[in-house]
Amino acid sequence: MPKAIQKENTPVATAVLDKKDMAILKLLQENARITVKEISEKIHLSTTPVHERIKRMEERGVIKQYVTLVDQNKIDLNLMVICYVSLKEHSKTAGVKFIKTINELHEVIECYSISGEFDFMLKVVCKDMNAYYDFHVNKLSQQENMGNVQSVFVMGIIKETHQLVH
Amino acid sequence: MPKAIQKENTPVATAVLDKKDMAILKLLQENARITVKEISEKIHLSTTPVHERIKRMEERGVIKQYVTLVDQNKIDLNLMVICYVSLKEHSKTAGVKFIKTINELHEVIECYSISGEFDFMLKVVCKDMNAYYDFHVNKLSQQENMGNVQSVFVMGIIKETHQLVH
DNA sequence: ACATTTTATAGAATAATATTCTAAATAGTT
DNA sequence: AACTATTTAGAATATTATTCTATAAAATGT
Repeated sequence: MPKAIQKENTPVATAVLDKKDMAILKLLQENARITVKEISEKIHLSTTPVHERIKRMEERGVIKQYVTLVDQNKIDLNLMVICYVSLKEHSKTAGVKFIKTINELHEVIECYSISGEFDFMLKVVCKDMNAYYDFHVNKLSQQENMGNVQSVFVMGIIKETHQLVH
Repeated sequence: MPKAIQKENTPVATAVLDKKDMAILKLLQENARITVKEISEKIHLSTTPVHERIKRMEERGVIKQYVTLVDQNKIDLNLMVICYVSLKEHSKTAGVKFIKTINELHEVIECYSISGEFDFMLKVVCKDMNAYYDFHVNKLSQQENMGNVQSVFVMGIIKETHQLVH
C-alpha cells in the first residue's frame, strides 16, 4: 500500500459541539439553503447565535462544504461502476502519481485506499457502457503502474444519503 | 437478485439543458449557497433568468437536493467500511424487507444493488471498530435473511466529490 | 461565596439578496 | 414578413443576512 495515500495536515481533532450545534447541523445537512431565520425558529434561538454558530462550525471545518446534488440520469450519466485497482509498485512516488491521475479523471467520483486484495476502490460515473470501456481502456489502464482492475456494476441505488448527524 | 430493488416511478428522461444551465449547475455543485447575483455576474446574465433557470431545474428534478457536508472526524466518526452482503433468499418480499432494514440503519450511508458474487454493497460510517462490531453483529446480521457478509476497511480517502457536471 | 472575565444571547438597525413584475428583445414557426 | 413562444433586462418589493449594542448567563480565579 502506498504510504503517502493518507491525506496529510488533516487535524483529526473532534470539535466540541453541543446539542444546539448538532440540531443546526442536522437541519443544514438535509437542506443547505435553509435560512438562519428558519433554523432559529425551529431550535428556539434568535438569529444571531444561530448565525454565529454556523460561522464557527465553518471556520473549524465541521461544515466542509455546501453542495448541490444533481440527478445523474437527468444529465445523461446512466452508469455507475465500482472499480477495484491494485498497483504493481507500491513506492511513495508511484502512489502519489496514481493519486494525481485519479484526481484528473472526472469520471472518478470517489476513491478510497482500502484493505484486502486490492489497493483502491473507485466509484465511477459515466454515460454508458461505451463510455466506461473508454475510461477503462484509454484512461485508467493507460496508467503505467496499473496492476489488476476489477469492475462491479451498480444495478440499483437503494440508499444514498449524507446524513451523518442524527 | 431481488426484483424490487430498483426504485420504481423514477423517470429516466434526460432533461434538456443548455450551456447556461450547465454553467449554473457547475457553480451550484461546488457551492450550494452561492447567490443568484454572483452566478448572474459569472455567466453574464441578469438575476431573473438565473433565478428562473434554477427554479426550473429544481422542479424538473435535475437539482435533487442542497446538502451540507459535515466532516466525519469532527463529529467523532472515524471509521468507514465497505460492506458486502448476500441474501439467502432472493424473493421480492425478502428484498423489500432488506431494503427497509437498510433505510433504518443510520450507519449505512449508501447501499447499491450490484453485479457479481454479492447482492449489495454498503458504505458504513461509524465511531470506531467497536461501533462497527456492534453494527455487524447486533444490527446487520440480526436480519433473518442474511447470507454472507464481507468487510473491506477504508484506510484513506483519496477523492470524494459530487461534481458530475463539467 | 464573591468578584471578574469570558462567552452566549436577544433585539434592533443596516446591508445584501431573493423574488416578483412589466416591458423589451430574441428566436423559432408558418 | 408576421405571429407566437420564450427569454431576458431592469426596476420595485419582500425577505433575509449580517452587524452592532446591551444584557444575561456561565466559567474562572481569589
